[in-house]
Amino acid sequence: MQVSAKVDYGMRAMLFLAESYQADPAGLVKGDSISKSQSIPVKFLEAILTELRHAGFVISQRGAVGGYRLSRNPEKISVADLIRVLDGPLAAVRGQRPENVHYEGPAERLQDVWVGIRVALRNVLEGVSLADILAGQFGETLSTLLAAPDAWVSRPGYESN
Amino acid sequence: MQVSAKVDYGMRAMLFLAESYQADPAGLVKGDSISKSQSIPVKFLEAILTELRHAGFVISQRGAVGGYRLSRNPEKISVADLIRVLDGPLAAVRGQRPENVHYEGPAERLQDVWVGIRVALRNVLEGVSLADILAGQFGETLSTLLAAPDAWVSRPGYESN
DNA sequence: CACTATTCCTAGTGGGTAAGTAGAGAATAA
DNA sequence: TTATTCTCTACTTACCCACTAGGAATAGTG
Repeated sequence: MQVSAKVDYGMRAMLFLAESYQADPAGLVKGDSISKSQSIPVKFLEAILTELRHAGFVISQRGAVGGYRLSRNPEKISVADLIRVLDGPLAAVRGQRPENVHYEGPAERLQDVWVGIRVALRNVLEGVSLADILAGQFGETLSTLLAAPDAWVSRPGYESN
Repeated sequence: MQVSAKVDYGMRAMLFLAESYQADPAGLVKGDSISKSQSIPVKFLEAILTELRHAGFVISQRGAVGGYRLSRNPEKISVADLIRVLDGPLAAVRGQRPENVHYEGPAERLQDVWVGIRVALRNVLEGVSLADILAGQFGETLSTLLAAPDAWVSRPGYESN
């Protein structure tokens, strides 16, 4: 259950573009400027933005006044969208989708657990847009989760490795 | 958001042991028998069971009548417990815990999203025990998630890579 | 005791992939 | 024409997952 560097960088780059979009939807932002302000390796960032462009979330322009911008309103781009583009399915078991795994004997219903975590992730990630993150205002699902008393505390005791 | 082979195998092995525990709590199960019935590579399984023993979830005995068994009732072992032992924290961002990452500028509140998915995962995985999976009877949290109309269907459209 | 069956420990190996790099090429505008 | 920026292909590096090998330790059996 790791968020990869690619997704982390991608999210931050998109948030940077989203902020610029809200100031001027047509304005272009240079890769170099994203890279510097968010401390992301330039060439790696370029690769990520190209993937996001292929997926239709980003528009780019080359040349002296070139740069990148969002293809649509930040409200219309969810975290789930971006993770799926950059990392594939939200939840997978040994490379397979949860509904495709099959277990024998006592493990038969284990599949339900994997399907459950997929739904749980969807509920959170499909409901949060770039605009939500910029504003720091989240919908009910995420707000409720963040209100958990120990949301910001790690579980103790198992770092004994 | 991948469930690793290690966790998948580990869960299945533990479910096998749990079933045996419910028949006879003191009965020992041989690694070979788990390996064969669940199609898990023997030596890999041994390594996994050793980790689980170090964490206190499994008890083993060597020798001719040796084998493995659970150290406690299957109701007292959650999926979250096992994932933490075998794979580390439920949610991590580039190897760091969600509460430890820090973002600048427009990405500042991105941290909330990662914390949110950690809570979401906890809510599901800490509430499901080995006994629950054997019985196929889950608590309210997971049951609600599984009742989602499209729980068993993958999201279309983004396999265009 | 010998013998067998099992887990335990140390130490690998191979392949894949994540993360990042390099550099030439193509578009754009002044 | 030239400077600037993105685009594409290829490459590298290093790590880690999944899995394997082989012997040592342990426990029961006759």
